[in-house]
Amino acid sequence: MNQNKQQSTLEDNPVLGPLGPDIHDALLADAVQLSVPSGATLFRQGEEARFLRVVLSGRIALMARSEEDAETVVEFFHAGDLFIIPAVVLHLPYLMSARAVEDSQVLMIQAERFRSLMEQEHALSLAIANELSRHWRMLIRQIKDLKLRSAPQRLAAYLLSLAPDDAGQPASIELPEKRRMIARRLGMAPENLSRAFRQLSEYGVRSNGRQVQLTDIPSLQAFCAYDDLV
Amino acid sequence: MNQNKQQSTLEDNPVLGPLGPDIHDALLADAVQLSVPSGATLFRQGEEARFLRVVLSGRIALMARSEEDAETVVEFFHAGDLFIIPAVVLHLPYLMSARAVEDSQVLMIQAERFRSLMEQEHALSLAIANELSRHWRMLIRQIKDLKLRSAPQRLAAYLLSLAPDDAGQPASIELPEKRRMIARRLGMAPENLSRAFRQLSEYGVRSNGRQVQLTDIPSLQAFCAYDDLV
DNA sequence: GGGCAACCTTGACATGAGTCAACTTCGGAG
DNA sequence: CTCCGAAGTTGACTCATGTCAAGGTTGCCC
Repeated sequence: MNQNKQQSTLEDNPVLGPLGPDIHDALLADAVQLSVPSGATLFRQGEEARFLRVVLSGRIALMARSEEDAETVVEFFHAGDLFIIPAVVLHLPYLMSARAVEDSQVLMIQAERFRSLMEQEHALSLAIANELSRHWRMLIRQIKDLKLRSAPQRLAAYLLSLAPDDAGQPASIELPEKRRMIARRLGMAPENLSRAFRQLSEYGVRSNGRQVQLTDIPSLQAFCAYDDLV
Repeated sequence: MNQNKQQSTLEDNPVLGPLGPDIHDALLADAVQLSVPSGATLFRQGEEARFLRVVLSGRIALMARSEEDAETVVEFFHAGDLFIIPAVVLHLPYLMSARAVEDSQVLMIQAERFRSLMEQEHALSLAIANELSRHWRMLIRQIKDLKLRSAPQRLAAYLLSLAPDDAGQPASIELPEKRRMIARRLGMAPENLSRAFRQLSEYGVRSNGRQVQLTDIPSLQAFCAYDDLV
């Protein structure tokens, strides 16, 4: 845990970057940059939100637990993402825990400072409203996924979301997470993810470790009802 | 559909009310107030977002459809709520359709005007960031619900959310929607909602039409894992 | 007040998905 | 290179939930 005030930390952030060096300096005044090893927990469900987090590198999973037994991944966040904004904005406890799924660098901005800066800086509150709007739509898609699609359809939609937008061209992609984590994000047991992959071989999905080939995008899209409009 | 510029429309709105009459006037300049009969559709998934909507009275359901067959309720919105803010803010098509579930009054604010007003008025962008934060947490709760709880547990949690916060006192509540709609909101078939109600009779739930008595709140809380921290 | 049409409920059944246990594969450490 | 543990796969089974069909209830409109 070491102080780090270099502007470059936020300059290329897609949300905060465009706000300019003055706001960066203010945000970083007493911010802390933290190295988080894979598997480490950043905070737990129920704790008070004392920091806004920005992923500088690596990947963070937001996990929800149901009293000891079951655990699920609500969403992954990657380099450039701000996460748990709502708990910070509303001054409320976290609804989820956060865990690094690979070695990560996380910037922690004091919640109190962030809130007062939002009060002062119009541009910052606009950027946050935009970011929250994007998050909102991510969550809506997940809810639609869970309520309207079967497990294999959810996997198909997930694979399509990883593929480039090449209008139906065959694609070769690499799974960004361990299969167990992907299963939890998609709301199924790891065993069922296996079976879903096997079922999708019928639609041109070939997988070998983390490498996955999608040889027939149109049939995959048809299978999972891909009207989902990004 | 008739022009309506009286300030009183927004004065008592929990989100926009505190912003003051100047902003109200600006928002209402070319806004339209619409009477929507129960069952009518306000807009459909995929359409461009041309208006921000405010529920003045009644209730609106956001519905998602999966090619003709299945349909689900993502969320209900009530008097005072702003909805589909993200589509307006990001200038993107709706991810869902909206339908009135009872006779409603809806205020429609031009999307373009709303966006430019957010650029001008710091207080408005702050209010929107706050509202989006609340929505975000609503959606997170729903995702946790769907991924971690069984159908009867989801019903139990829903009933508890309708009860006053009287620390375990027996409560008498009224279901705000038709059972079919509640079932879709909770992610189950109407038939399963019936069975879930019967199962909850073991935990002190007595229902008669829309009237529901919760006679044993603590056991209900235990049943549905009520660590959910509001 | 009668009748019709939603809506809700109930039972029987089909099926998707979770669980458990065994086996296989992969990757890292020595 | 080999070993070991974690991760992934597979099959058998169970259970929850959806589906279909029938019957019952409610409430509204004439």
